[in-house]
Amino acid sequence: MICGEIASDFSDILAKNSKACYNNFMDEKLKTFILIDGNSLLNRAFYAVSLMTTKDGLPTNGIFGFVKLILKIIEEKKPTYFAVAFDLHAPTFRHKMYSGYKATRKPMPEELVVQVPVLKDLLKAMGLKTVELEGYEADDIIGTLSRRFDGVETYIYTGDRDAYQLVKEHVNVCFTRRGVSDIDLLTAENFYEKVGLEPWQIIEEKSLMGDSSDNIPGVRGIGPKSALQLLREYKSLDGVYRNLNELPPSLFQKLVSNERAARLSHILAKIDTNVPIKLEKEECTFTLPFREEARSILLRLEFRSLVGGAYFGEVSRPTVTPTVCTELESLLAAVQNITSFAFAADKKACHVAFDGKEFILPIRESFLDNGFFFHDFAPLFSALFAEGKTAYATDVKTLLHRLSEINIAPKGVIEDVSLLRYLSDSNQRALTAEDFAKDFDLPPECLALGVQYAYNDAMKSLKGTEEEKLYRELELPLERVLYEMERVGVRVDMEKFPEFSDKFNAQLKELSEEIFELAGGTPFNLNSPFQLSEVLFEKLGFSAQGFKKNIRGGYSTSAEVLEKLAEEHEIARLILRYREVQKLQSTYIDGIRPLAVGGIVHTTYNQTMTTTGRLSSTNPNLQNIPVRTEMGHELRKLFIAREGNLFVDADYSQIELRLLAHFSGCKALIKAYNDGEDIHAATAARVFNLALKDVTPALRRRAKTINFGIIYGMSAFGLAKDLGCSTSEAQEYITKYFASHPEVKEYMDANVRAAKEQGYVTTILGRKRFIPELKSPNYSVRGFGERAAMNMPLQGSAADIIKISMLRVAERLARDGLKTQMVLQVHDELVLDAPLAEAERAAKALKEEMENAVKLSVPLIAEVSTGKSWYDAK
DNA sequence: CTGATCACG
DNA sequence: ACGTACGTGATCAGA
Repeated sequence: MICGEIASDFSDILAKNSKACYNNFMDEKLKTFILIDGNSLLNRAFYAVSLMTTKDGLPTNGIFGFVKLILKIIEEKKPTYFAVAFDLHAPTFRHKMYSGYKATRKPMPEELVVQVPVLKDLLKAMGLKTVELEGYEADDIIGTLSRRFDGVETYIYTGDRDAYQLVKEHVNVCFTRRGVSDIDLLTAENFYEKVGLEPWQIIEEKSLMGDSSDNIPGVRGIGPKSALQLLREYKSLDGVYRNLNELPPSLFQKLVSNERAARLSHILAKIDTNVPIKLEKEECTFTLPFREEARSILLRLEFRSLVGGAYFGEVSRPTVTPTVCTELESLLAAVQNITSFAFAADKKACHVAFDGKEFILPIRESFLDNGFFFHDFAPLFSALFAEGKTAYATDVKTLLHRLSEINIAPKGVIEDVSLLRYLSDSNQRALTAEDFAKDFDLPPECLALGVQYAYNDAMKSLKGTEEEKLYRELELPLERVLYEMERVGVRVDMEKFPEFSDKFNAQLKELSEEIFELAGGTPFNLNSPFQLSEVLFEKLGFSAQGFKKNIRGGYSTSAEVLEKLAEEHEIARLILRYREVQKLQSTYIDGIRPLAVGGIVHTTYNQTMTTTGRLSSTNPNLQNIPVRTEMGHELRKLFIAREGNLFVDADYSQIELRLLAHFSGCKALIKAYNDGEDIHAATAARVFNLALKDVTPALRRRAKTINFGIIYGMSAFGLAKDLGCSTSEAQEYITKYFASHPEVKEYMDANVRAAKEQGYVTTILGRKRFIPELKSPNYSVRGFGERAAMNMPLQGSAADIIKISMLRVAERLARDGLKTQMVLQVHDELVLDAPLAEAERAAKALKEEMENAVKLSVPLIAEVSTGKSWYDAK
């Protein structure tokens, strides 16, 4: 785009004034000088690149965009001289002359402020000249330097239109429009055509029309249109005032009454081209690649994609050209003696890398393509994934499934780089081989080498840490357990689908008819929240006051709102029921039925999705099967044990609350758990100052809600919403809770403090979550970070513990020679599919392994039940 | 492709 | 004076 635009600009020039331009352009002696308005471009880059931060929370998007732009400029213009000018905070002559100067400007967001010094350090490290001078703006410095040197072609890069006034022969302005990639080139030759004025008239224009961003007044009532007209006629501000009498009365009036402001604006608008600054153009040279220090700063900023290449020094890395294999025999021979290799695959090909070389094995999907069918790889893969060889791969669980398609059970070690990266930073989303190739600046088709580099890189920082232990002893072996669970799958009762479906459809039909009747007889799409809100709040005219609005200002029709309406309006009640049935039908019946081929559903557990260490489940999600309402609960009759088997189901009792007791050392909580008390009732007794025997069920429910709130890093507002009480009442409960559980308060504060100091929180096994939000200047983002810091150690430790259980249970079932299989994990619950004869042993094993997974200062309890279906086993 | 909604722990 | 519970995934509507 840039090239196109610049090229077309030059063609204009050539056409118009070919002789002069040709000389300028081709004159070997004319070297290129780049002048950059640092503040202006950083600002543009900041808004053009969406927010990104380093792991520990430093915002970097502006710097990233800025560096990319600099590289592009160097690439295109091949400059000899380069300088970046910055504004300083100190007041300039303009502020002294006019106290309103830039007074209305919004302050830079904090996320940008912190990037300024880092950018300056980086530029210095790159060996690029930075210039700033107290009392002057970047514009003035640029103006001065643009007039100072002979024999150079100068290009000024800025997002500030003021700089237009500097254009003249050999001084050009590259104006960045929205973002930084769209650049408009203004030269002496094309200026008039593009702007409609001469460069010096920019000052005249600004003194007439003012500039709201700098708070320059201009002439009140004169905008761009009239300013342009006046200048066409009278050339300058002076010219306008000399010919006032020719003007229509309205303009005359405006100009006369604002003359002082206009004259002042003229002075403010004029860029000073005589700034007392000492700088010779020789000081603005630089060398490529940039200096070594620049590379280390880039790495600290986590700009791995920028490192390497011609600009930031060759990393000692051989240039790789992958080999596309047309036959497998020679590769098969070549791999016999290797001890390790990297592996990656996408839809198009499998990639194998060893000894620094990458081999691409194209996959064909039909007889028309070139390449191999997946089963052709069997001999090669048998040789590769063999005893004594180590493979480096991503998403090994998927790989295991693919290998099993061609009857290969790998015997060697397979390292999973996705897991390793996830453990080093659970916020990381770039976990695929394509991401790695890009990260390490490899050719995009070098997927396997990317995996190898990512492994080496991750190991450099994880070797010997708790995370490495977590990887080797927990996540990597767990991946095999999950693979097995996915492979085995869960049996479903295929006959029940049509039964549920018919029942639900009949209900939906009946409900929607009743609803349309109540809504005035016209049918509408009940599944559209927008159409529904129109019917409720406009057509039926329900009072919407106090109800939640969504982002676009529309009224929310969430269950929360409908429940309030339902107190008075039958239609809301019906809509709630419609919604419930619709959800069950679409998500659980229509959603799951097609995934149950052969009467078994095979979910996929994602091991690297969550920030806390939990698993997630997709395709279908078996971790959100209904249970809270009776109608929903019924759906669990779909999930049944295999023929002649029973489900053995166990779930941890309040594991997160027990962990809170353990971590905080709260005496009251520990005692309650050790005495086997009803924990919510005990909490109620303390918070409401009652004897345990006087706690009513209603008070117990409130205490239960409070206990949940504690785990989530409770706020009075959130608690109030859940309790349906006022915020001040909720605040009282919180105060009382913390007064009666001072260790819990201390523990929560300590978590937030630690997170702020070290940038992350940890779980019982040392799993880390970085929380960059804590460094945000935005109150609510920071508040979110604080709650996450309080919640993650509890949620994450519970995840650690059930993962230990899963390993132990799998191991124990195998050791005891049982045929029982683990089929489901739902965060604090495990489900086994056990032959009738084994069910009792399996239940005992499950309970023991879950309860003894770790030793806490309170008992860890798993409640077990059995049944033929998931419905019966709870 | 995003937001609204709602299912779970 | 703000806008809030923590962690997920699926479906649908409507740009």
